Amino acid sequence: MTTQRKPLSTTTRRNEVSRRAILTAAFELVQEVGYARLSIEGIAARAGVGKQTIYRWWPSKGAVLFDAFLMLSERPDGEGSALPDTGDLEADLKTVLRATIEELNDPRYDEPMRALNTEITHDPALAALYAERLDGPMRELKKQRLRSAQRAGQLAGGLNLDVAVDMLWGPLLNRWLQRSGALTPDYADSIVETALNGLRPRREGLRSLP
Amino acid sequence: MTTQRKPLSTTTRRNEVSRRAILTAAFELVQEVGYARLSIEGIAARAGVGKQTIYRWWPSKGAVLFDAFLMLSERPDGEGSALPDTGDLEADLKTVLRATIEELNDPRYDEPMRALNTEITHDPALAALYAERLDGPMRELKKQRLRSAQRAGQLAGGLNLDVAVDMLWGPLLNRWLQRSGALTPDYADSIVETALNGLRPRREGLRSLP
Amino acid sequence: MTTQRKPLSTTTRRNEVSRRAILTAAFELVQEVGYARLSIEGIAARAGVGKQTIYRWWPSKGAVLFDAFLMLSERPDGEGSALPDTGDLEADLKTVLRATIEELNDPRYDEPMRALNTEITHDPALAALYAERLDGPMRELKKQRLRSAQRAGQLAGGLNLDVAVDMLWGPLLNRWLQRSGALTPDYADSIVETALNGLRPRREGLRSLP
Amino acid sequence: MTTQRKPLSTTTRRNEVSRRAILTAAFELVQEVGYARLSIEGIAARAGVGKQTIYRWWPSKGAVLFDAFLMLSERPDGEGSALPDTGDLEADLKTVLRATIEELNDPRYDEPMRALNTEITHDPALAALYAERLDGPMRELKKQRLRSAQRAGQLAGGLNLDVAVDMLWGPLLNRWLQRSGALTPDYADSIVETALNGLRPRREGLRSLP
DNA sequence: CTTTAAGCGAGACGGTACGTCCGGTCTTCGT
DNA sequence: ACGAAGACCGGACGTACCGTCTCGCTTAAAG
Repeated sequence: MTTQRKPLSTTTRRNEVSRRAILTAAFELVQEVGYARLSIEGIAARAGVGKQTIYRWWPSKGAVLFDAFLMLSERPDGEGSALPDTGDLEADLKTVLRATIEELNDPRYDEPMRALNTEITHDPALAALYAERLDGPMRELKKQRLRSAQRAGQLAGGLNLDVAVDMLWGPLLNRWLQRSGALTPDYADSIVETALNGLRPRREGLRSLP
Repeated sequence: MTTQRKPLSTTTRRNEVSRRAILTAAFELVQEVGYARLSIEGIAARAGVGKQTIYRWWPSKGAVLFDAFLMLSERPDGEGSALPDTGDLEADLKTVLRATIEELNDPRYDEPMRALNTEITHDPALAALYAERLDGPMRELKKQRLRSAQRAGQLAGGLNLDVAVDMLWGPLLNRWLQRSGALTPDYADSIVETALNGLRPRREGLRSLP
Repeated sequence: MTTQRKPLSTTTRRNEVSRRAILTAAFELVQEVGYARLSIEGIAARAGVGKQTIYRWWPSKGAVLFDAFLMLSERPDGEGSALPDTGDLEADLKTVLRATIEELNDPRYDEPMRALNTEITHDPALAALYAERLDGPMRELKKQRLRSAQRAGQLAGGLNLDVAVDMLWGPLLNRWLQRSGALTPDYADSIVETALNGLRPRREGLRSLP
Repeated sequence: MTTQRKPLSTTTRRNEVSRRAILTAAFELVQEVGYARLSIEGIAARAGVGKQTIYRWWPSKGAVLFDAFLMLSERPDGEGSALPDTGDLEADLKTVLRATIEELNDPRYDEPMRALNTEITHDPALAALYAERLDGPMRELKKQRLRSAQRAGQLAGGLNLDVAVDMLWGPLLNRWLQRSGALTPDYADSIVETALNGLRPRREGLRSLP
């Protein structure tokens, strides 16, 4: 896998054009034909590349897919733009979760992301890489926003932020993966509200106390 | 798929022995060799059955897997035993989530369940069946427990119970599928506590008000 | 290899159409593209057959080629027609050797026969089969003609007929395989004459003695 | 091919060490793994040489093999030592043919020679080169011995010596290539005797005539 | 005595074919 | 009539080599 590509030892004569062609082909193919019909041969053919060039640099179909996502996620120069922070945590979270839903519902990303999830679920090594390179950075942004809210006293002090992130995005992703219900903006709102307030009853009247 | 097996029209000359052998073989195979190496041929060979017998009765590998789970879930006579209801919602939920975690961590179920999830995520028809026959009944039990708590005033009145269930099990399943962290009993506890109380700070002192 | 095809055990459900298509395709292909470019994939494609069907029934490319020759050689119903026997041994042998030369020079047979020879030279098992099924019967016919001549007193009494056959056909085949010279009818004649008379001088005058 | 190596134009900066390493590797490899598994990559690897160095100087695998034989055959300083000439043609020929048989039966030469023959049979250009550089000189030696016998009246006057050589070595080589029988010293003797005397009966008694 | 250009080891590259596995379909036989 | 057995066409697997193509390095020649 192209994990340590940056240093690129002087003796590594890797063809960058082929690399990008392969990743692009993989991403496009999986979105066109679906995960089940995604084949290394197909990727090689579409990329105009020999199969060996894929096997030389990636250990599995999932690794190719992973790098394809990595390439996409690295598009922006400044890399990670922070999550919106208007001071209104609830509104900000709803914005972000609605955006997540939109992406999951986008036919351009739906199949590829399901494919990546499938590979991750069956390959711990890939999962570790995913945690480090893709999920990790994103999760850090989310935790930053939550930390900011915590400082503003909008979140419980002892809160485990990883659990908090799971509470917000877990339900969404699970509903998407298991197709256990429609992913609507309303659902995003419900998740945010319920997560913030908790399942227990809150004494609403007390909120306005001095 | 064996969806309408109950009526068993008189003309259905289906061999029940073969059926069970196939489902058992499928379940055992996937747990032994993993999802990627699970093949219809392998199932047929292990079940001592012709391939055609599988193709005759199931439309896909996922459908076989699904029926295998269905068979397992129907073992108990009384079918659906309700969730524990000691009156202490938090404790009951922790018990149940810890049990869920134990099952997901059980090597006998881990691979098969990942396989089923993979099939569901890539096959809407299977997902619908899953929602109806496997997830649905289980979700109903969960909601019953929550309704009971709601009646006891332990849950917010306007609560959408489906969202509540998602809030409790979603994070767990997502962490399991994406392998984004260890599934420990502590994690289950955290989820339950955070879900019940919400992410916002609670004025603890007020709880003791009349 | 299809060595014991005749009995065709009742459980062998071999597709005769595919078999003939494969053998025909192999023969035609080798004569069109040559031995070096002859591939199992090519044969399968031209025969409209899955590769596995070839690998199921033949252990090697050479074996397919061998069976292709076998099929061709079995065309005639009565199988083995004897060699011409006009009573004039020298004339008969020249006729037969000239025919052999014509066949070797025929572009339809040249490449295929070279290919078969190559396979035989590198595969003793195939060579044994060749000796038994193709070369053997032909050699028997040749020896029959020589035996007839021997009875007529036209050949030396203690002659080893296998050596005699080698003396007649060996030079020809060797010149053809090694391309060490043109295969002309005159060459056939020279071989026959020299083989019959020997390299030593004959006292011509003594021939007319009583 | 290294046909005109001797003049070695002043601009040819060819590495003689690599050249010998390649030829040696080729010869050893073919005798170890056989013709079918002989690959340019394998030769390059064993010779510790880049593939390009082979492709730069030889047009084909067969050409490398040919040069390997050429290198071996050039070992002796004086190049071509004549065939034995004791005056007894029959004995001399038996000696030489027995030596030929021994070489063909030698496992060190068997596979390589079969390989070379295979390349020759499928490549006319190589065959021409073979005729000129390897077979030619050897054949000339054989013909010299026969000419000497002819002068001594031991061979027929009008004899075509090329045919004579073919009559003696053709049967041998053909039996070897087609594996149609064991190559024993007795077989060599039979060939020599039969070739010299011819297949026809000889009036033995007349030999002692004045 | 530097330049400079070739030969060289190395090995990536686009390809072709290998021999195997499996997917789905179809056919034959035995129960 | 069903089911086991398995042949069949086809597609993909992961590997081995093909012949071409850079890359730096070494080395001999021409300036």
